[in-house]
Amino acid sequence: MSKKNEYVTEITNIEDDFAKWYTDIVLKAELADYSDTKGCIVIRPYGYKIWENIKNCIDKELKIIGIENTSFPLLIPESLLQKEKEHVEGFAPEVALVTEAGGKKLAEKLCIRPTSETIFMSMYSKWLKSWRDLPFLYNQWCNVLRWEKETRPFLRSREFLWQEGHTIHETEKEARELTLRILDIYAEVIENNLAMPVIKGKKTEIEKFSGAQETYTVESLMYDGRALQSGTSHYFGQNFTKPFDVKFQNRNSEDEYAYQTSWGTSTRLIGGIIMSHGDNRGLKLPPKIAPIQIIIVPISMKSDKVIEKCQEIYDKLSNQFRVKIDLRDQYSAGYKFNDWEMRGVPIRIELGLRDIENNQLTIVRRDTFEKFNLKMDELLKIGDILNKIQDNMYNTCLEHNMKKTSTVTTLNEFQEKINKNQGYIKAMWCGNSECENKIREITGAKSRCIPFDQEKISDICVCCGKKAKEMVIWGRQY
RNA sequence: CGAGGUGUGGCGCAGUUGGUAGCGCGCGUGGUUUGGGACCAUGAGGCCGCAGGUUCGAUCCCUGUCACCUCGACCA
Repeated sequence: MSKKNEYVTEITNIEDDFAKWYTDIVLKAELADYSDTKGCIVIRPYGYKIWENIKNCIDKELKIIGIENTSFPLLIPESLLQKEKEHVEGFAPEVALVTEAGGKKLAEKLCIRPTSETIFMSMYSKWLKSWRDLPFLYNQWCNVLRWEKETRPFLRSREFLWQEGHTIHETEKEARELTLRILDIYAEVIENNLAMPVIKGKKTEIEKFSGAQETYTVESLMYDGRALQSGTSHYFGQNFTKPFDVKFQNRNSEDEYAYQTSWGTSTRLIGGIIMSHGDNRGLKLPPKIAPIQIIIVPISMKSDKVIEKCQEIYDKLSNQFRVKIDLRDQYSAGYKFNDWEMRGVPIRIELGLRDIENNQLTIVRRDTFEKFNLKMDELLKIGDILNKIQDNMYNTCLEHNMKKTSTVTTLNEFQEKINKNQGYIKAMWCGNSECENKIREITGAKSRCIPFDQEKISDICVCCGKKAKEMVIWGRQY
């Protein structure tokens, strides 16, 4: 028995080597695999279903506020990308260019989109005439390419899937409101569906998106204490609409440049789920986005009675839940228990002759490993259990985040906490970029955001000691 | 791109002081099993990351290169 426990999991221990643990899960749970193209992963069906579920949650919310989906080209003429100065400078190092096609050199090189602000603005300038046309509220679900040097599945790959929304508005006020409305949607979806607590806030000058006036972010904290930027929403003002000539005749019959926003979330969220919830048994998926919410494991594949009963339960559950019966006959029940736990399925139903005799099911929760019986006629209570798991996962994560959050007033304290992987560091800041850079140099931590929920920790900047402007959350990041 | 590490069946590893390879897991087949990773029998699968060089002969030595991992710098 004790011998078996030694290889109860083939996954690296989460405390020993978090990075290895992470890739073990990605590969063994069959979420993704490395491809022949460096930095580009294959998202396997199980992983892709998670993405589809996330996508559905976000897409539904976007549609409620009137966002429409569209599809823009993968290739962007180089000249277009260069129209906004800060934007080019930010993205140039990681843009891939198509220089040749059909056996001939191209007259103008084509960029493979790293993001699509430029081509959206170019089209918007064509389509926009009057204030009556506004707003344009478009989004696309697509892939983008950024030539990263270091890559990790889901967290940083060269090609990744995301949604990018691009809107233009008649007034600054309306655009600013939309920027924040989107941030709220991201926060709600990530908290309610992915069970990951987030901190909403604004990026500092240094951290904001190339070309934006303001960048807002939802930050989440991973199990190992590193932060993950889980979604961003940008307000551009007229930074792009001027160079791209996106103008309209306003209500006073004057020419005016439109006010722009853009915002995105990516498959990086899958990495976030893994690193927020996973444990030594493997992946742990929040019920709301789990591809399989309930796995039915028949005990004794030889008994027709058992198989029939499993099928009966499946039929009762499958119109309300995502259910699967594991009918593989080459594996023992014990193997299947471990296998589905590793794959993160929230609820397991075990069903054997013993259960049939007692007219009951055996239920096991992935989050707590709690094992209990449910009478056959209470079957639909399983919905409540899924909800409990969802809530428990969120609360567990929130508790962990609080444990991993420190408040500091000196750089020494700051550095000490960072060295211990202490997650979020709250500290006062004077608002000066020099201090921000200095903090990064000394501690290795970057500013995550200036949170909307401010706390006054002290009167002075943690770095320079001058008057503090606001509280900033700092941390190491993915 | 800086520092370090690793490349040998699908995975994890041995190994050959230079004579073209072995183990465990997994996989196929047949059978017995199935309430926490079952067992027996039998079988398939590798130009030893790639390219040069040295050598009668290279998986092993030399040079280069590529990929992957970790830590930094950069980004979603």
